[in-house]
Amino acid sequence: MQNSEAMALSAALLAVAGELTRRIHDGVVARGFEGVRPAHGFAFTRLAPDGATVTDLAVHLGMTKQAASQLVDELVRKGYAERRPHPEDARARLVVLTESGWACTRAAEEAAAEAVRAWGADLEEAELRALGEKLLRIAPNGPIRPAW
Amino acid sequence: MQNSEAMALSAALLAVAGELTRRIHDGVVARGFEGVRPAHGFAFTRLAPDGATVTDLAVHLGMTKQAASQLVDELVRKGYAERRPHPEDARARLVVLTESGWACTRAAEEAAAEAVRAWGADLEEAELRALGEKLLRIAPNGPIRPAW
DNA sequence: ACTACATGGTCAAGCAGCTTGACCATTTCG
DNA sequence: CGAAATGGTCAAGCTGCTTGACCATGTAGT
Repeated sequence: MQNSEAMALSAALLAVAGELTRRIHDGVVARGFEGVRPAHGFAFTRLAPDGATVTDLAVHLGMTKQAASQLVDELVRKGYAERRPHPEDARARLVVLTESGWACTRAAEEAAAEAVRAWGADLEEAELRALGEKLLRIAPNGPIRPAW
Repeated sequence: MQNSEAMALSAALLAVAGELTRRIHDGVVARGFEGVRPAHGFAFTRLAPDGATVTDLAVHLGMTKQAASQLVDELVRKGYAERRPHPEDARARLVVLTESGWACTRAAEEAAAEAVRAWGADLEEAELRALGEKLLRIAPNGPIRPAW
């Protein structure tokens, strides 16, 4: 594969990613959740199962723990999360989603589904699945870092 | 397609995009171009053919023209671009890449090719082409906006 | 058990990159 | 020709991140 082809592929991927982020964000806002930023969505995916510590979040988001702590402050202030004492470590605090946080997570899923479904105009259902399957194979396991 | 599937697809796409951005950036830095940010790369793709005005850039990057102007200041200061009088409009100024800017663009292409080639470990060449082709079909034409 | 270090978290200050608002120069249109 | 639109810059302010310092709790070495 030539450099120019690789660049075209990269540009397309980044453009699609940017558009997808925008659509999910718009969809979440349209469902009544104001004051949320795309970065919060990535925090939600880490908090969703059983909560996480601030340090966990920091690693997951690829930022300092101070920044992650500020982000949690913001989520708490807006009612999407709350800090609880950690059951096994008195130093740590477990950050968990509130009911409002779960509702926002579900809204994000709906918005994502809506955005993906919009691609159905250009791609068959089977192609879409193939796309997702390929992306999952090359997706990294490390921290989710801002794209640019 | 269920919401959870769409969310998984979205998450994978965004994770791959983030990783790709990081790899291109690292590759460019490794080739000796310091002080460049991913946002500059998107500016380069707009400046590359024949240059562009600050307002063009602003639309392309989805930011205000003041911000675009600051970004151009930075590129000029670092020797990647220069401002010239616009041949057809005395109000406007044409921003064009310097030789150093072109070299950086080529470095970015090499880095992108390297990053894409790394996916070859998980994907056949034909699958890779199919991936690129699908992405091109659903890629938007509008401004390139930061993903999160 | 006591000391020394590692780990989780917060407070505070600073900075980079963006925004809004105001303004000037030039072009376009009625 | 005058009025509005367009391209660009200057200036001030804000937000989200960083670095640096610090405290509380856990863990390991002797």
